Amino acid sequence: MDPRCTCELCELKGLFFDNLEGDHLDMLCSGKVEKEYAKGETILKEDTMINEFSYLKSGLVKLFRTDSSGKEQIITIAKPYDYVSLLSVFSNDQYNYSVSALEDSVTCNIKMEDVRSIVRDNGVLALNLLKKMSKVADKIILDSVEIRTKHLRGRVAFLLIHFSHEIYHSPEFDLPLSRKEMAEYVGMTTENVIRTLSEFRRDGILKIYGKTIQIVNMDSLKSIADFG
Amino acid sequence: MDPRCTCELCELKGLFFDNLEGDHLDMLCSGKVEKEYAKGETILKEDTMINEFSYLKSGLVKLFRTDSSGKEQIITIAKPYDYVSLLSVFSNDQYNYSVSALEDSVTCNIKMEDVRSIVRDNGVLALNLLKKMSKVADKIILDSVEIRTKHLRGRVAFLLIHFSHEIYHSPEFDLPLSRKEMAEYVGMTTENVIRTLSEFRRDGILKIYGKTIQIVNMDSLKSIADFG
DNA sequence: CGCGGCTTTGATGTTCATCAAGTAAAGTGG
DNA sequence: CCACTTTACTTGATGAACATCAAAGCCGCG
Repeated sequence: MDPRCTCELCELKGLFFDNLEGDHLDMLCSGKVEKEYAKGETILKEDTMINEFSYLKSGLVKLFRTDSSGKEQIITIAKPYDYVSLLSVFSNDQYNYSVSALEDSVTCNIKMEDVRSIVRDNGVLALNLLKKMSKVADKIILDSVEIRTKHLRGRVAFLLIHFSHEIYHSPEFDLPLSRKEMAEYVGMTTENVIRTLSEFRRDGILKIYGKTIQIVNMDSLKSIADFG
Repeated sequence: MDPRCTCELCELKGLFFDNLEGDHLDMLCSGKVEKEYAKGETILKEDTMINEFSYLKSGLVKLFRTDSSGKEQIITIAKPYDYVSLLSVFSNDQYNYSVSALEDSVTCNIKMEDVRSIVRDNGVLALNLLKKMSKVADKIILDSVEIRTKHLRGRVAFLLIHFSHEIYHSPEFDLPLSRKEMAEYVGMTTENVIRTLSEFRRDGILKIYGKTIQIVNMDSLKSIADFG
């Protein structure tokens, strides 16, 4: 094996390319490109040609769409292992959404034709991809359905719990989103998101220091998320 | 080729199993099971074990979830070619949602292990599956995001246009959903869906005879759907 | 004929968006 | 580093969109 091939050592290799060997691994290694993005930078633009398969190595990103009137709607927030440019990638010529970095992030990019060629030859990898894709899509859909059924308070609670449990694994964390972005995620206005946060603070459920959130009463928050 | 193998003649063969030959085709043919469902029957139940890959041969179905309080939320409506039990199938042990027949329907079912085995051996088929899956998931997500951004009138208009254009290919059609189900789809109450339909009727946009809808002024309806 | 489910309309109150105004924070240029 | 500008955040007041409650008409079915 080529000692210069760093993919062999990549901690994310197991995500898709676990059982890759020989020519295919070489193809991947020599062809891949890593890109760095600073917080706030755009990674992918809606309606742009897809020619790479890319996934997140580190950082945090948001997927969003821009509607006819220019307003943004956040579809999902993704962390490494979690997100991949997966959706659309195999079915479309162009991205259906934009992606930008919420924190400094690094992506690994592989030419679509290389991925296709590898999938054609390696059925186990194909199954891995199907599995990953299925999981990502399912999560987005279920989250979306759940948000749709909740009221404002429930939506904000859901979002906070999501950050606490699935991203920062702590009851205290720095929000990676502005209030406006939170609103774009839950589909409400900025003002009402703020009002809800203030309410939670008054009720002793949260402590808020700017972007730093501390969940004081997780049980209350959970019961609000589950509808109360 | 085994002359008793009817899969060879199946009009939906091209969906996934286009380039299948020999043993795999035999495996598919001998292993597959077709099932018929009458309008209203349940096809799949949420939280039930997945052990078959199934797709719709004819009819019309709805995918939905039941929330903690027992209310149903429709995720999407699917017609042949369109829907497959695709989501979840490769990533989960259990279904995340239920499926039931809106019209008399026929599904074709294949053991998951057979599908997996075929995918492992046939990379082109794997790519087809990835493509199909990507497309289905993307459509559901984008529709969901779009519905989320609209108001009541826009949502109902969107739904009617969806039926007219993508399912019945005609400005006149019989609604396969009850008013209650329409409400479950757009995430509003039954009463308000009815009110909106009545409004559209008063405004000369629709003619309504029970479940039969005739779109009289498609341009108005479209501009309402696109936000007006 | 009468019961139960689906549909429709109206009246009322709640939730939420919009508008307005003000404060804090974060860049920007001298 | 400070004045200046801009952007993010916050709170309140008002009206619009929507859910809920109530009641009546319709239709299929036993």
